[in-house]
Amino acid sequence: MRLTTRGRYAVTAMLDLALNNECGPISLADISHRQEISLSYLEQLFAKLRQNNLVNSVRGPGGGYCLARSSDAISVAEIIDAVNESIDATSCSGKGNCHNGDICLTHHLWDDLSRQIHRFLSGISLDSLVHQQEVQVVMLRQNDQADANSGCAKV
Amino acid sequence: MRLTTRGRYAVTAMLDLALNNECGPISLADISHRQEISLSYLEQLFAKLRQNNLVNSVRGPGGGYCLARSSDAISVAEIIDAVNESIDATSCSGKGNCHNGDICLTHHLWDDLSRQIHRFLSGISLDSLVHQQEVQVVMLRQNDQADANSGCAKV
DNA sequence: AAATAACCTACTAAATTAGTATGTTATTTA
DNA sequence: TAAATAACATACTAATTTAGTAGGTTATTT
Repeated sequence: MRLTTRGRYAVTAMLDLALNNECGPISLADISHRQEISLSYLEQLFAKLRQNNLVNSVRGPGGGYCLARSSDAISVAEIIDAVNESIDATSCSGKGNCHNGDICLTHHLWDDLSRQIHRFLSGISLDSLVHQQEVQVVMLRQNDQADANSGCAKV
Repeated sequence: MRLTTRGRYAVTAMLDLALNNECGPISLADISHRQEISLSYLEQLFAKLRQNNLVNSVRGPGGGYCLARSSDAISVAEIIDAVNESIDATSCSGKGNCHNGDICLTHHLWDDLSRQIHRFLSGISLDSLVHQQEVQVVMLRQNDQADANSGCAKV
């Protein structure tokens, strides 16, 4: 089971995109600045997000990334799946060959857990995060701190 | 968030103990043999399980480990907590200082997820695993394969 | 033409996990 | 009482994964 900085960075960056969705393409440099994630690392993550049709890109000056769909049609589970291989908790990646080609004693437990986590994260859209009060508060603070504000009227 | 072989090994080993609970102390050598987990690695895990009062030990020949409580009073969550530091999914270990001393955009999301996972695993006792049909089937197969059967009448 | 920002690939560093090796100590059994 | 057993302890190595760096190329706008 993998749920590390990588998945968290991806969700954070996508949420940043969602929050600034009205402002046209958002450059990774902006996200890097606001969320304090290394630019090069973001580029690697966005390569995967793009391959999985979660974002569209615009090259050249003024370019950047936009959400490929509306924020209520993108779940947290999809984002994590895109950058992490999976959120599967079994040792056999669900194959069921964890003990000498058969399932191990605890295979079903981890399988159930994986499903549970996936269901939870699938039920949470970027849009629902955007409308959480805590997220709003954090975003306002971040915008205050970042002088390099694009001037786009925030929601 | 950590949920790796380590936690899985610990739960598997504890389940093995629960399944053989009637047979007196179970040696780590037996568990190592049945579950194909390195003996030395098991010793490290059981040191933690013992510190967390999940098992009692008996030294010397015929010794081994027993569950410290009845199997319906030991949850999977407790076992994982004992060997992994935690199953917390936040980057700040729940401290809430993930972004410049304040919470990050997605803090609450990971916090909720952690709680969700913990609730799920807390609700599953060793005893409930013992009585799952799949577990019974796997155990029977393992006992067939292992000639080094202690001769204890299995449940 | 210059600047910008996506796009691409290979590499390094850090952290963590998994596993090994080598003992010591307590307890039972012959 | 000696030998065998199995817990207990610690230090080390190997493997894997994550996180981050470096150094480019390509497309597009100004």
